[in-house]
Amino acid sequence: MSSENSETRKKILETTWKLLESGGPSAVRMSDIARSTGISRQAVYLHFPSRAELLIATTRYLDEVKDVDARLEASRSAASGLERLDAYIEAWGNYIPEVYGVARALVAMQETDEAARVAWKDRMDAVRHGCEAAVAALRKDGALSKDLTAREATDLLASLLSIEQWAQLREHGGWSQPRYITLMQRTARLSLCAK
Amino acid sequence: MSSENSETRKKILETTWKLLESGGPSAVRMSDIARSTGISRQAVYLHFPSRAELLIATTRYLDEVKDVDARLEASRSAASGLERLDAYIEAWGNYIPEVYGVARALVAMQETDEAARVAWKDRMDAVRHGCEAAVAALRKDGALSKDLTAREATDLLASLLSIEQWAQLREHGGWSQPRYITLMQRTARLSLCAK
DNA sequence: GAATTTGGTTGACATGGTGTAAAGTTGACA
DNA sequence: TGTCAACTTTACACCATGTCAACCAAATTC
Repeated sequence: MSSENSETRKKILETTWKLLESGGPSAVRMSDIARSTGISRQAVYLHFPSRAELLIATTRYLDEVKDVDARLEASRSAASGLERLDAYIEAWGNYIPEVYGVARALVAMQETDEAARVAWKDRMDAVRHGCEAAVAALRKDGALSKDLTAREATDLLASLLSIEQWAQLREHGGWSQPRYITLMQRTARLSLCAK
Repeated sequence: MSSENSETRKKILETTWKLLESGGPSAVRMSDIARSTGISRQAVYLHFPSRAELLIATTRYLDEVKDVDARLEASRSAASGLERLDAYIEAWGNYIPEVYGVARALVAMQETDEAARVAWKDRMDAVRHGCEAAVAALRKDGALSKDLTAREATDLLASLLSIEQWAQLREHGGWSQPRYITLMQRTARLSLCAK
């Protein structure tokens, strides 16, 4: 599968990302990626065993380039549970648009490809984990609503912050990104916190 | 495309529905549908021009058989806006599980098929319309939160009640159906209504 | 009773995407 | 000079959708 840090490999990942990002309605095919990268279709398979693996590698590449970890880290240092919740929503919410194109392609592959399913689940588990931590912080402050178990609060928050939700509100609803952040923070606060 | 009310046509729709409902991870192919119906693959094309059209027809068939309209109608007669909101969430929320299999297949086709995209959009617009009415009822009571425009409240409610959201909470979160309804009613109330 | 229509059947085939395989090219490096 | 790695070209297997054509049998109609 060639060296992990090949120049071409990186170019393929970049191209894949760009193509998915500028995602028209048509699917991005292996041949599209190859052509845009300026190599043969076969050469793509020299670096990635399948389309699913390429998509998965692209999400990982993005996480690395965009440094998700550092960005989500910020929320951990918040003083109160409530601030932490706000910070987390802001950090994650602002990360979504940067990976949406790739995420969408990965979701589309879920039905047909097991590896894609697992990769997507892993990703969502990571978000869920962040939500869990935010809920735990709320709870520690005694700010968590009595109507919900910690588990339920986590589930609710995670689904509120899901990429599908973001897409629907931004694309169909036409919400601006700042408005999305504001209203999500508001909704989360109202539905998770004790009055 | 043969007569609209053929016996075989109905059998195909029933089979498609059953197969999608019992949806394992594998996609339901035209040949699967044909075999399960007990006819040849070609015969399916005698009734439906394409897989997308078959899926679309299946959703329509379900709407008819399950009588969505009547079920959603119930919420219209509610006395207050709040009751109406609750009733709508209950009616729609309990309809979701009955159409989920088909909905999922239709969503999966969105990326590749224009007709599927339009069909899905129509469906979602119908839900949105119901949400709009519920929000209008709230507003008339003066119960709508001042933080949200009617438009925003509608968007928020529609995305809260989206099928993806339901799937995530039920499948990943493991929420029971009654719990889903209860917590969605609670979340909607808290995030849409004035205090 | 013969002809036609309806709703199927079988089999072959085009199309379009993924993924595999094999042989050839090119440039760097030892 | 030889070898290795990255890439190219060409060909092909596989699989799902959708099309086409010829044929068949039962019911309907003239």
